[in-house]
Amino acid sequence: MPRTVDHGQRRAHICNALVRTAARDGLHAATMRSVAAEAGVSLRLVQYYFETKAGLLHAALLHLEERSHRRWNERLAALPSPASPRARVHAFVAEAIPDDDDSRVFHLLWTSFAVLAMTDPALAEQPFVSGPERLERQLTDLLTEAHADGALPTDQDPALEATRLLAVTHGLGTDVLTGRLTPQRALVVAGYHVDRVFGARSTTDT
Amino acid sequence: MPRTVDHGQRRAHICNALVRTAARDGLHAATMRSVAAEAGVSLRLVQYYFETKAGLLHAALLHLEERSHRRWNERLAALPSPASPRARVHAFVAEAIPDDDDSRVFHLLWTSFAVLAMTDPALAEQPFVSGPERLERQLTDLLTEAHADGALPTDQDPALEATRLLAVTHGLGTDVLTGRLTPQRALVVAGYHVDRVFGARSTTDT
DNA sequence: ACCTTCATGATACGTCTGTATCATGAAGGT
DNA sequence: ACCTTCATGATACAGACGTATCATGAAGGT
Repeated sequence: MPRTVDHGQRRAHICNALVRTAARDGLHAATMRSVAAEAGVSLRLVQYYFETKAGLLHAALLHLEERSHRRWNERLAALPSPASPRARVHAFVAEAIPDDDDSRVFHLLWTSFAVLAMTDPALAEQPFVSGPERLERQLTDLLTEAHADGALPTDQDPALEATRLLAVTHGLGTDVLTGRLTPQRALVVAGYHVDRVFGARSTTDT
Repeated sequence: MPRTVDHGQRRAHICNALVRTAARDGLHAATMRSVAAEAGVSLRLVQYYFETKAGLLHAALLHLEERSHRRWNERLAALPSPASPRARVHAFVAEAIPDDDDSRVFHLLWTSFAVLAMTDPALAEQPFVSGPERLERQLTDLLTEAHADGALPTDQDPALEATRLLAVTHGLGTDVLTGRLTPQRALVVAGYHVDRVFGARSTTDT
């Protein structure tokens, strides 16, 4: 066999180029050629590794989801070892608010894809349901655990609270990205929300 | 002077065509030609009434915002005459959830524009700040009023609550449009949220 | 040494887009 | 009656886009 390069690595490199381009100029500006230029490769190579543009977008979406998943787990791991459910929930909302460049890019891209998926059912139906749903399940488990610990008032419904948490953080993220809210303000609101879900304040924040 | 048609009416007609097209196939599919076809006019006319495509988008955005504003006021007026603050807040969230075709279109378009505005600061900066901000002010006033009435627990901050309401409804709307939530489920979560903001249940829903 | 297969470059094609240009009805002021 | 101005149609143009085609290095199996 002739020389063989690491396709996975190459694909990741191009996906990152897509992400950078789209973060700068919007997903609509992420063309085959602009992505190739950003990645420093020829147009042909983008075609080679992802047959079609749909394939490229699909791969980029998966790439994005995996990246966010890793980020969220790293953030959890960085917490002081026996972290309370409340602290972990707070870590979640803090991670979800676009305050640094990376999370800003993630939120922008994810929302861009979500908007596309609203009218194009063929576009990667999977990540838009399974991705957030896994998060939602994690949160539900977390809140159920908090129930058992007595950290969460018993009249709060874990499943509803998880959905609500996802909704409020996503909404705040969009407000930040459209410039309606500063990241700081969004964090305040998110913290306020966590305070309302759990009872009175008692924990440190991260 | 020669024959003169009602420009405003004509522009509204074309804007509606844009909205229909974009609602069906996504905002990226709303080209000058497709909008002209949908409106049943020639390409030239779209150019004539809106010099450029940016002009068309700008006008459509304003058109959209005005339409939503009217809808929201009609919904308020339809409430039994001395509506409690809680009922009015509930009416707001019910209106914001995309459960019928019209609100679905509105949410989709608004989010599409919002995504564009995230990377294109020139795109109608106004409506994305002033529009929601007016809503937020209305909600804040409503909640402050509820404070005075004793309908809202005194430890709830009206401004924070208003921001949170906007965020949660917008987040839920996106979840509905991506198919992650049914409108019914989103309404349940929204009602749950209103229940948590105000104290125990006591009012009818609309 | 050669041949097969992988990897990459250069370039061409057809389509769609936004915008510009030229032309021409239609109607009121004078 | 005529001329000016509004309104609209037909069409052309240059560029960008996704995709396809052809060609050619590069390297390991035999």
